[in-house]
Amino acid sequence: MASADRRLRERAHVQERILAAARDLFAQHGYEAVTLRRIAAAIEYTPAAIYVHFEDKEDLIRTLCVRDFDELARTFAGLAPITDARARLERIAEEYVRFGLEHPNQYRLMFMNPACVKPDEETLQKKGDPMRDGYSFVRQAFEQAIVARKLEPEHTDADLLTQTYWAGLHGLIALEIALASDPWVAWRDVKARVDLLVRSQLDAWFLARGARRPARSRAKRG
Amino acid sequence: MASADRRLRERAHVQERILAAARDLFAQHGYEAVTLRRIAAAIEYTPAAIYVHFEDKEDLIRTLCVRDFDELARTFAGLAPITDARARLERIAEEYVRFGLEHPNQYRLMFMNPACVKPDEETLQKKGDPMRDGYSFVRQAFEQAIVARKLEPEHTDADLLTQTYWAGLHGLIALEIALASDPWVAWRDVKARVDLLVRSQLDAWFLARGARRPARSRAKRG
DNA sequence: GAGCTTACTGAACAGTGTTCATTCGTCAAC
DNA sequence: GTTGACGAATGAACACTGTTCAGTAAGCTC
Repeated sequence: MASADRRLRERAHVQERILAAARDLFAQHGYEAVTLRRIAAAIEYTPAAIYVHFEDKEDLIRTLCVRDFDELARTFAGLAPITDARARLERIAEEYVRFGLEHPNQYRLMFMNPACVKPDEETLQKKGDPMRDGYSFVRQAFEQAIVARKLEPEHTDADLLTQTYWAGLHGLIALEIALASDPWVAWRDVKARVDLLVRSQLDAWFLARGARRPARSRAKRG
Repeated sequence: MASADRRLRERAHVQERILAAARDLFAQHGYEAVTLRRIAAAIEYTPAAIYVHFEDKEDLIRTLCVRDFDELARTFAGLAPITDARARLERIAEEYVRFGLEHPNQYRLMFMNPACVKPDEETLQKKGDPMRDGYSFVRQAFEQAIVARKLEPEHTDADLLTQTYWAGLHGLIALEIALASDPWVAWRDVKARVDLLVRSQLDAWFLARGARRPARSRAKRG
């Protein structure tokens, strides 16, 4: 029984090595370009060995994606102490964009691929919990702003706001990932684009605080 | 020499049949899922025959993409008669979203794929001409709004505005294509999302015309 | 007719994800 | 200590992919 534990540990260890190699190669060359034989070679195994631990190639990204979603949710959860809804939403944007640009290939699999993740039981339990589900965290910020009457009165649907806010950020990242190197467009700095986008949306939704027109501050906390 | 013409016509005809079959299958099942053997079978040829007319599989989408970009540019060009910049930008959004949702697989190849198109000589000539280059058309609308002093004075960069406007729309479409069927999110109606996004951005950028706060009209031309 | 060009074929190539019978080492029970 | 079962890993295959290439056959020019 002690040995059974060890076996389990060893099995988990091999799985981790496979996942680590896969993550590394996927991040470097993209999912399609990476071959199972290459992953196997990286950890000095035979391709067939991977099938002892995973269902198929897609199972690898599925597992990796679940972890990435968790990481993103944890990053957001770290912003929970920010009490002001608008400030929190600004930081959410910042972190989300950072995540996307730092891990373009993971981002691709998470959000630019249809049905990357079919959630299992464990994952499903996280849904709706702001501290473990990124979408919920953003939604909660809008919800809070709504009940605190900080938004223009016509904005009452937290989901609609969340999805629209998300769409803008996603578009920015997705275009950057897919077309940043496209010489057709004279791309402006990503930071400038994020800044304009976030300010535009939040300015349009949040009540102008005092000023007839909100005095768009240039300053921004790092 | 008359026969040479006919041969050229016949060659073009075969190319068109290949492209038509490819477009059909790509649109139906997606690029990756469609096999050259399947395209060949659809027009009752051998796979190798395709290589007589096209360099490789990618050449097929490249050709199709160029045409799609042209179609999109023509669609935009049809909006040129709309003199009011803001109204034109609203219609641009509408047409762009329609295009993306009606042809998700083409959209995918055009905008969610890195370096789908390496423009040839002929394509490069269109760049910068609003009537033949979609990006330029949008940019021109913002440029016009700027010189007509219809925007808040801090917005002076037509490219930055174009790219941010585009990002929002792209994000909407891309999320819809990739995750519409994802049960994780309680998706709101696409129309509602587009409407909110477009109004938010344009309201934030355009000067409020008279009213202290713009009276966001619910009505919208179909 | 001879010679040339051209579209097209059939068969192969290397490489992909995946499967499966077989091997091998470890462990539990007798 | 031997036996039997189990599970991890292998090597060889499978069907399939995009792609190549020698060969064929038809149509053109001379």
